[in-house]
Amino acid sequence: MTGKKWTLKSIAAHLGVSNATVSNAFNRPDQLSKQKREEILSACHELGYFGPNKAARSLRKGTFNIVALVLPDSVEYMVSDPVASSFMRGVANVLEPQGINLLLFSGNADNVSNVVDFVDGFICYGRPRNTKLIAHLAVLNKEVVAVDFELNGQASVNINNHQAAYEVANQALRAFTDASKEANVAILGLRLLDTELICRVYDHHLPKLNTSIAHQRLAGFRQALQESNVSMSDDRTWNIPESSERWARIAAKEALNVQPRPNVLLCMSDLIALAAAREAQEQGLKVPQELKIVGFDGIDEAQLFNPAITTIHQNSEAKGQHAAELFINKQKQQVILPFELRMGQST
Amino acid sequence: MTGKKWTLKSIAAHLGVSNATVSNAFNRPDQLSKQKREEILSACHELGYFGPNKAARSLRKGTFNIVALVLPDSVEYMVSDPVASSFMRGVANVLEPQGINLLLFSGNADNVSNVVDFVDGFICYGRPRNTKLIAHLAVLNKEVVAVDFELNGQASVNINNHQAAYEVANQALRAFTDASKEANVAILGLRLLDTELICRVYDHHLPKLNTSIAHQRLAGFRQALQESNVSMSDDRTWNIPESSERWARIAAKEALNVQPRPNVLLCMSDLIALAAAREAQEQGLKVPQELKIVGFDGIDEAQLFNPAITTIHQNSEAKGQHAAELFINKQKQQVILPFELRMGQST
DNA sequence: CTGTTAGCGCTTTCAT
DNA sequence: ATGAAAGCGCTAACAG
Repeated sequence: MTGKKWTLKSIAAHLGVSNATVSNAFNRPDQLSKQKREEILSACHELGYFGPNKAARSLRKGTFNIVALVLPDSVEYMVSDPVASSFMRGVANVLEPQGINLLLFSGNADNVSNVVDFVDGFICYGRPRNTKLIAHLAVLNKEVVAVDFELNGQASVNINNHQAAYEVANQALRAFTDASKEANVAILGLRLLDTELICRVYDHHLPKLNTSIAHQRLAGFRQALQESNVSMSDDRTWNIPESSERWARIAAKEALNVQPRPNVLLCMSDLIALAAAREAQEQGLKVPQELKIVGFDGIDEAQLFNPAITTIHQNSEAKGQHAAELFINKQKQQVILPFELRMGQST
Repeated sequence: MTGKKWTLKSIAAHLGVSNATVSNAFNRPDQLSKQKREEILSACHELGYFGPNKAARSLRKGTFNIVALVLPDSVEYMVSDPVASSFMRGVANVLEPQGINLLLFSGNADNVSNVVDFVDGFICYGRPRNTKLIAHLAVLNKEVVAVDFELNGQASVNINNHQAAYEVANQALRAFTDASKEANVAILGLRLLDTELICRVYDHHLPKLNTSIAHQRLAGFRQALQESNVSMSDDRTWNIPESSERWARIAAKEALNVQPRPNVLLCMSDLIALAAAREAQEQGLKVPQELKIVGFDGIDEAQLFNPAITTIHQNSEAKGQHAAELFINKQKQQVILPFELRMGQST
């Protein structure tokens, strides 16, 4: 019994007032007497008219109360990753009370044409995989907040990945500073290359100039190695295309089977570090005695693991909140958030 | 250099053709010569016109290529829960290739007015917490797919929660069938009451008629108890308002401190079971020797835990896929999906 | 305080 | 194959 489908016009006619009056009753209380307003509102409620059609209003006003959350990858990937989920939580926490809704959008798309006309703007969580999409975002006349990367002068939220990687790597190398033991390092990298493959990352594979967080972290790791006088040949770095248990396991298996066997594993995410630790334990290796492992992100599961993973904790939820606030306030700032070195028993 | 903002009309004028022709070039290739079409399309590309404004088109056509995913609770909760995330993944997997985007919507809202005019319909994952919202959904002229509950004749996807709970409870009670030992059972329930509180669920608290999955599971547990001749007083069932480690811990602590101390813990989610197992182990209790624990859902983390949690595995991703397919095909079916009893070492 | 009216940008008959 | 025009439902400027 949903009955008649009301429009502002038909309601106005039915009530014997002009449509502007009905519109005002809903949108501009100061434009009509309190009494008349209540009268109209309750009549509408009675009749089952829930207010002006939002699509039409948006077409007219150009605002939508919807923001697109652009994910680095497919939607599928996003919700599998606890770090990404925390970020989303932070965003939602700020946006929901404002009556702003979140539209999920895949970073694999070529452009945002499908949604651009429905949203007030974009929050991009991580550099979208599809470079065409990045170009498209850059030329839009819509607001954009970039997270974990920079987009030509738009608002952004980042941490200092280089410094963070440097610090956590130093923790892993602590035991080797007196040169009584030799550090054999391997790096399990996340999205160092633009490929779906698990493979080693030789120096000549690396693009000349790349400011992605993976490369910043790699640079941080390398600085730490250098300062500790630890050398590492360029066949001991792996690319993992996605932060998942399965893929990380495979890469960890490869890494733990090279000679000389690594006794230090620098991982670019906690999920990877966890997978590596599990693999090591299954192979009978003692962590941290025979193998030191560090992660990156600071997810709960890695803290509950035995041994707890030494890692860089970043507050993803706060990141999401910041991004949402920049969006709401239309601030074109570049924000750098703090991180925290979190000691575990894995080093 | 985003420059002029084109509209279909201005583009048409610029190109010296009518606006219908431009519209047809984008939407109805059969309405004009191939040559003219290509001409127009490439000219538009050149000029930076990405096609007809989607909001205006939607206003005109009444379709949006957006579906709202209604979450049981806040968006925040959704993305914290691995089961919910899997579901979302399934949905996204089906919708993304169709060019349909997902709008996240909180089940705490009073109504869907804010988004109803932007979407083709709703997929509701779990009965929304706000009952007003349910009522509103029921009277809309939009497509709705209900998951894990029923909504007056709309399409739905469910599993047989009663039967599943019955089977997993039987596993927990196996060891007690010969009556040599007495089973002291406690139940850690998820959302048995409509409250934010962790509290015991006395019989007189329970609504007369409630078909929510929590109540179906409770009924299943009780049937198993009854058939095994295990009695349980009504002060040994807890309500946990949300499937999270923190809250489950608190409830588990309460439950493990009652007399006689439980040796069987029936939990309504794996997250709860995990928290309970951790609590038990910290208290020095041996699982399963001194305490048997079962969960519900089948998340990875519970399988990796030591001991692996005996649970009901349900394929959340498949659930999401089914829901999305029902939506796309506009089928008003009630689908019941299978589940699988998964034996761990926690019983 | 209320009513009239011109669009927002598009799709779709209906003529031509 | 193309063009003119109506209208999707609404808001805001303006006149009364």
